[in-house]
Parts: sequence; structure tokens; C-alpha cells
Amino acid sequence: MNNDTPAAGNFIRAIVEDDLKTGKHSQIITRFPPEPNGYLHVGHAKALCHNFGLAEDYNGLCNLRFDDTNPEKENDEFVQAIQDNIRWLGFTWNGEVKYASDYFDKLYEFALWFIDNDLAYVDDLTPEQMREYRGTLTTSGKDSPYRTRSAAENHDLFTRMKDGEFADSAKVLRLKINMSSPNMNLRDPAIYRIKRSHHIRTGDKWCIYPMYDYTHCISDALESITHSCCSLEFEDHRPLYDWVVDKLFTAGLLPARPRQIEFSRLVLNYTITSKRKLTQLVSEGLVSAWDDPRMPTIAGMRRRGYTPQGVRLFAKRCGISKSPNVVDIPFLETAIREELENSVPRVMAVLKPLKIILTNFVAGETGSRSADFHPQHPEFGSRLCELTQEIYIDQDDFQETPEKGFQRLTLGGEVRLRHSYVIKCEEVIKNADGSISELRCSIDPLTLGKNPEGRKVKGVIHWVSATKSIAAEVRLYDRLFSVENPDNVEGHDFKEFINPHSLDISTAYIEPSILSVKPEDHFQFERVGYFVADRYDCDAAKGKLVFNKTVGLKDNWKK
RNA sequence: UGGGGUGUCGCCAAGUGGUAAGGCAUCGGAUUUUGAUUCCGACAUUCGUAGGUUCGAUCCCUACCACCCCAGCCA
Repeated sequence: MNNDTPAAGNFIRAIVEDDLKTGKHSQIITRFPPEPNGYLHVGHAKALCHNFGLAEDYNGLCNLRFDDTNPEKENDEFVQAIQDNIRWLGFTWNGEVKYASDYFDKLYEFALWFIDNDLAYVDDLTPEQMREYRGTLTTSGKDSPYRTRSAAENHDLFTRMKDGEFADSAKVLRLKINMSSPNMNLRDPAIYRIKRSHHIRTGDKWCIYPMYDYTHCISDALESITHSCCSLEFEDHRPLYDWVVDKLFTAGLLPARPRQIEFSRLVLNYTITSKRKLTQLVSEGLVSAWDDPRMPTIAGMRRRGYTPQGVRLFAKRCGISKSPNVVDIPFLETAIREELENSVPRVMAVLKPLKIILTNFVAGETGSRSADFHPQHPEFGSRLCELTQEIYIDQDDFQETPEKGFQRLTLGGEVRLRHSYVIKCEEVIKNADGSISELRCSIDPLTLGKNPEGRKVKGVIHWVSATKSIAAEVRLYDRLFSVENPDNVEGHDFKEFINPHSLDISTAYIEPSILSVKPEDHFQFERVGYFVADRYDCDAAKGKLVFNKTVGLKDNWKK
């Protein structure tokens, strides 16, 4: 089994344990707050496993809250897909799905409260002017001329903003904090903008929308979130988070004061996790869809054959810290493979067929063996591996003149047919162009279910009956990008690095037991790798068999 | 030249004043009708660098270096 490392003591768990021990909280509540502007990817999977995992492990709750404050980019397809992904990973959110937009009325009232307490003002500066007034990283900003408007005037103006009296972008509501703060986030951040855009939940009710920094912390507090975990880039938003929450909490308007804790986001080499760029791959048809098996999306990984347990194992192994969490794809693949190892049946399939005629095969006399679907798990059942006179083996398993160390079939050499006899290659039949067309081999009749006497046959190869095997479409995947960091190569667009060989479709011949396959059934094709029946295209009843290669087997043959 | 972070084995990652967990990878070896799996064993005298405090420092102090984030009416 996978030696599940104990949920590594990470620094956030240490904080949670301490809060529980000291009685600061009797129960923790975390939250996962995706913006529905794209599909969830492997980086979200890490964050999601952390937030939901924390709740699971400490008997707490985890809310699912869509951060739907920017109607221009958000849509319902994403809302649905995200929920599917989370359920698929096996997590359950607390109560109903929540939306930041559930709090739009509250948020509006609080904005008025900030205004009435002289902590917010309506600003008429244009976006360009605002940028100028903000100053730079090294120079202080300066106050907007509108900063000194009276509370009454601001109250009136903001009300009219809401009522649609002003054009989009004509005014914004800003918090009155400190224009010379070294922290840019505190230089009077805008918290409301005018934007006439149809919202997936609230329709056309609003023409002003609250912004992230203002919305997120208040939403957390309204839900009594105890630990609000996010990625590192929000570290210097924390003073703002605390500023907003403290003001409202002190005034008795909020039930809790959540704590924001930041950890590093996941970086997977040879892939991208920018939602904008993933969107581009889909919209430009560079991949088939968001769930293309080559996509690093949760939906893509699912279609590729990754399992929830495998993804969760991966996330756990990545850990939670504040140092850059850069990992290689094999690290992900190992977790997937490891989890599949003991949970899926094995069958034989030949991807690049080479025909063999068994010269001394006698129908009705030459025997066949029944074999378990998993060597360590007899409970998976068994099936007959029926030998026929003509079989296919994989082209890679034969070398006329073997290279050093090759222990498969050679001319004049012997090899074990898995679950069947030892055979010996007597003759190589070639085409006019010199390529091999078929092999003539003889069976050693004394080797069915037992080792030959007096000699050792080391090699074991897989095979299928040429006449009884089932042809199926197999989709072989390789990494989508050919460089480690496609996102970040100076002077180049990430699309230049798309691997032209990331998808290879071919035909495989699979043993007949495969006929009972159902979509999303996982298998190990022995000696080849793990495959999954495509969840949409595989339909055995209609005679259409389609398998996606999930991940190859480890290959320790050192050439 | 501002602010916020991070630097522990090839990659993740614990630890934190008492002499470096674990996982992945790698390398040996055993078992094996999958060159898979499984199993055993090896794998940082050293914690970005340089000083300092201390009986003792990866952990405290000082300086330095490298890298990441921040100037959206995005999240």
C-alpha cells in the first residue's frame, strides 16, 4: 500500500492545533473560494485538498464559496464544473454552496457604514489619474482632491452610483487609509466600481460591484471562517484584510475575525496553470476542451485516468509551506501509479502488433490457463487466457539480433508468454523490403504453469490472440509542453512550446475480457501502463472501445 | 533607492538552542510467469554566505547575497 505519510506537520496545521488546544476555536471553519472564471487545475487541487483536508482532519467544516464579484469573466458552466471537480475528489462542503454575491446587500450596507464613519469616499479620478496619484513602489502617493468630501456627500454620491446615475468607471468608492503607505494595497484601495454587466446570480440588480479585497474578508467573517488560507501573493493584502475586518468587527457588525494565512502555490514543471492561458488553449482549439486529457485541469486529469485518491496523495506529498513549491511531473505520476497499483485489474493488450504463428499449436489440445486479474488480489477475479495458433506480441519484444541485456524474444531464443507457455522463435519471415512480417515459434508443451526443467527462461512478454482479441482505439499522451517552464521563456509565447507529439492515436489489440468495460474503468495493460476507458467515447455496447493512457509503468531496464 | 516574503540532499519537506524526520528520485541486493509490484540496505559531519553571542546555533544577533510578490476601477 502507499505508505501514506502522516499528514505532514505543516505550519498551518500547527496553528490550527494550537488554536484548538488553547480554546481560541472549538471548531475550525475553512473555505475554498474559487472564482468561476475557468476550470480548476492541479494548483487548485492542492489548495482544495488543503482546505477541505484541514476541515476533515480536525473535525471542522469547509465552505465552498464562489468569488463572483467580477461578472464580466464569470459564468455558470464554470460554477457547475467546479462543483463536479470537488465532489469527484471526494470532498463535501459545508451546507449550501455559497456565493460572495449572497452578501452584496450586506456589503453595500457596510460600504455606507464606512462612508458614514469617514473611512471611505467617492473618487472621481479617472483610472489613469488614479494611477498617477498612487505613486510608485519607491515614492509616496498623494491624496485625491476628492478625498475630503463630506460623509454626507459621499453617502449621497454612493447611493446614486448604485442607482445608476453615473457612467461605468465614472466614479469609484475608495477606502480612506493612507496614500503614503509603503504597502501599495493600503493607498486608499478602490472597493466598488461601476460596471453595467449581467451577473450570473444577481442578474441586473446591481450596476456597482464590490472588489476582492473588500468582499473576501467580509465574506469570510460573515461565514465565521476561522482560518482563511490563500496563496503567497496575498501576503501584503493581509493588513488590508485585517483593517476592514477590525473596523467592522469592533463596531459589532461582524460575528468573527478570521485569520488569513498564506502558503505557496504549486508550480508543476512542463505545464502551465495560468487560467488565462489555459483558457487560450481551449478557445484557440489547441486542445479539445477544458477536459482534454493533456490539460492540467482536474477535469483533464480525470479524463486521463488519474484517480481522486491519486491526486489527493499527490497533494499530500507536495506539502504546505511558504517556500516555492516546484515539482516535476514524475512526482505527480508516481502518486497516480502508486494508487492505481493495488486498485485496478490487469489485462493484456498489444499496442504495436507483431504476428506469431505457433507452429506446433493444436486446436483442442494445446492448453490455456486461467489467470487472476491481479497477482496480489485474487478477489478481483480471473479469466481464461486462451491461446490460439496466431497471436500478437509487441514489436518491441522481439529483436532478431538482440542488444546487450535484452531479455525478451530473439531468433533462436526462448521467452515466456505471460500466463501461458514458453515459446522459442524458430524463424523470422520478412517482407520484400526486409521488414519483419511474422515470426514462427514453437511451444514447449511442458511449460504451461511450470518452469522448464534444466534451464531458466528469464523474459516474460505479454500477448493476445490474433483471432480473438478486440481492437480498440488507444490515445497515448505525452506532456503538453516541451520545456520546463513554458510560461516564462523570454521573448517567446508559451504556445510555441506545445509538444507536437502530445497526442498519438493508435489501435491496440486487447484480450476479450475487455468487452465488459464501462466508461472510466481503469486497467493496467501488463508491462505497458495504466489505461482508462474514456468516459465519453468508450461504449462497449456499441462496439466502440476507447482507452486513454493514464501513465506508463516504471521501466527499470537500463540500456 | 520602498514594502512584503523565501532560501535545509537532485525535487518536495519536518525540525528549531543540545548536536539534521519523512516522501519522491537515485544506487546496491533479494524475491518475481509484468525488466512492474514487494522486500531489504545505502543516501546532508550539514541547514544561502560571512561574521558575532553561547559550553553548544540550521535554530538567537548583525551584515551581505540570490530568488519571488506588490504601482487592475482582476482575483
